[in-house]
Amino acid sequence: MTSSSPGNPPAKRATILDVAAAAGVSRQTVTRAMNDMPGISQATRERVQELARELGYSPSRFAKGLVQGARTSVGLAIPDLTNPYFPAFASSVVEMATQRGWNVVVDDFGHGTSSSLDAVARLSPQVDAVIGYLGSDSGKAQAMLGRRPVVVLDDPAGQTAGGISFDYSHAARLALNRLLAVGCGHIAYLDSGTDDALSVRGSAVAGVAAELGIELTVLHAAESAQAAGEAVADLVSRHAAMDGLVVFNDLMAAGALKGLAKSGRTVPDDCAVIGMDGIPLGELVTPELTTLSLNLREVGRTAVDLLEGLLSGAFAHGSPEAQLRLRHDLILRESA
Amino acid sequence: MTSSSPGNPPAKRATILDVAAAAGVSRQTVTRAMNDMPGISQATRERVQELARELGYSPSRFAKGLVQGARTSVGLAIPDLTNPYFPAFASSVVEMATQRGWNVVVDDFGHGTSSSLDAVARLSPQVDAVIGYLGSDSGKAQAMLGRRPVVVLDDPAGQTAGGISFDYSHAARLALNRLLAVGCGHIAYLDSGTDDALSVRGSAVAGVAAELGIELTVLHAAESAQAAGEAVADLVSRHAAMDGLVVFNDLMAAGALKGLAKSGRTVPDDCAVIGMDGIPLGELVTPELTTLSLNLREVGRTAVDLLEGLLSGAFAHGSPEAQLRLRHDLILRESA
DNA sequence: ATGAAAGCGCTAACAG
DNA sequence: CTGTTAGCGCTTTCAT
Repeated sequence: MTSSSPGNPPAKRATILDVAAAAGVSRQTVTRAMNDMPGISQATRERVQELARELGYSPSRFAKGLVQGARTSVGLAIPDLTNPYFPAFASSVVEMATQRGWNVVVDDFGHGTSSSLDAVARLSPQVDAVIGYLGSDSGKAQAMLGRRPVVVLDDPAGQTAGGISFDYSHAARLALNRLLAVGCGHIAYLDSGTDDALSVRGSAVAGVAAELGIELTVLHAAESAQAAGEAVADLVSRHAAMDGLVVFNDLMAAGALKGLAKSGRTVPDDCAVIGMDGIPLGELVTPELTTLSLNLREVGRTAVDLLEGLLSGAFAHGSPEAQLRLRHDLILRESA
Repeated sequence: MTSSSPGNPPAKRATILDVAAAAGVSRQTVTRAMNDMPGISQATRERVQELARELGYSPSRFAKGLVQGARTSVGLAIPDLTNPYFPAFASSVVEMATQRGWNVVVDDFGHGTSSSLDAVARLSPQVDAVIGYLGSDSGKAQAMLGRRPVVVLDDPAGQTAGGISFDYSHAARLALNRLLAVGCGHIAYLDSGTDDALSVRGSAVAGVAAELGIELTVLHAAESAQAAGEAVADLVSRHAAMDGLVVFNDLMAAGALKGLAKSGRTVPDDCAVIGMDGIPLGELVTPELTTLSLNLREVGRTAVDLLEGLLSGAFAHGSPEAQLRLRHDLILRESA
């Protein structure tokens, strides 16, 4: 252990006054010593710092924040850190925020029964703004935060200060055209969710399919690789002709690849597969995943830039220029 | 957008006094209204809340923290959120912390040039404790935090309030014995890092190999799937007899699988592969990865439990009972 | 080079 | 039911 005494009880924290008393100086002198400010002799400075260390003194962030004005602290609300998509995004947000001297409070609301609103409620007293995948509760989240901006991702209708959404129709067009180009005649789409309601992505795929005259088979699975694999294996057993598959996200696509392999199908020869996200995982599976890729570092950067504009007043809250729309690229690898 | 006016300048935040003035009441009444405290008429409460919303008032977390005593806030220092190991761990820490009403400030020091100490320096003014993969700088990190506990992971020599380390000799024994059991005669270990210095894991593997009379080939690669794949492809071209491989972590093992496949080797028949970590990725690659698995949810839970004990005074800082050691299990899948 | 006073925004403890 | 007083721990003036 370090210099401090072992087994210290959770005793009341030392304050600046304790240090001042111990050193026989005023608290301003302590402030000057601790913050390396001018107007103090070297000897006093060192003596005070030494005492501070011995007493285990560390300045209260609350008192400091109160008097100095806050370093901005942003809440990051994430549905599920175990889906590699989200850490990839979070990583970028954290990096960009750190560059600006902001700090990031993360809340993962995927566990247990909590919702995105619970996450925002937990975050609200701690932060100056929130960035997050909030789903359709984003309006309520903004209400909770008041004037503090919320940047919501992937909620096209978001009633928030800022939003980043994705052009899924464009993505769907890319994917379906690719499958058509490689000769698929029986295309299916694996959506997330267990019921029959289509996700936003699902509707886009269905819409474009109709537009292109494709008769689309839609199936559903929970948002996990395993569930996706099972759903696909099941589909294949009932619908042998299927030779093209678009999947809700890359994690589920990875599961679909497994399901296909276990059903004895070869990808892409028997069935082509296209995922969505562009996460690094896609390059590690076999065959490597063709996918609708988002540059996740860019998404993170965009979100932080947008928030910065909102915070500084450069963008008006809720204005059109604070509603961004990003597009996927089709990355051709082996699976389609 | 919500009710608040658009295009609001970054004007000074409203304080409780602004609300009190607007409502023609004392600030105490505002406090009671905002915090749903008793002793206030329903009418006043609603009027004040409405006014607060209109003014965009949200209480200062600093003032609140100063007077009420902090909700505890823990810093999580992570080397690289893009290695799936860390989000898996972080996810668990965030979940456990949330259960306790703590909040988690994340710092990823993998980007750019910053070190774990930079991360701790950034976190230090924000948090009451730190959990993190700090490497061998953990002692300095603890010094930086003073009396506030640091729980360090994977630094066996950690001079911190608490520590969780891993029994790599046990892990190495499991892996090497397995390779021996499946008949491997030429075993290699792929370590992380570009120079010749062995990692902690590497030394354990080398030590156990010597113990078992195995002549171990050691190679190095940067901590990424791609670098691992290249290193393995290179090794195979020079050392055709290699038929068993232990890899520093699962991410690199996934890359190794790719490298082997590209070199025309079949896993496990031509070469068996064992990874380390037990991350979900291992089940998605082909062949599925046999690995030395850590239950990452348990690691996270253990870290938070330990921190809680340290914070409450149940464990003395730096005491032996605050130094935990966890073991890996060998999970047999397809690659070995 | 050092100290004294004032006050950041809030809530606890008492009034009334 | 509502208001007043005090003070959380720190940094900013402004003295000395």
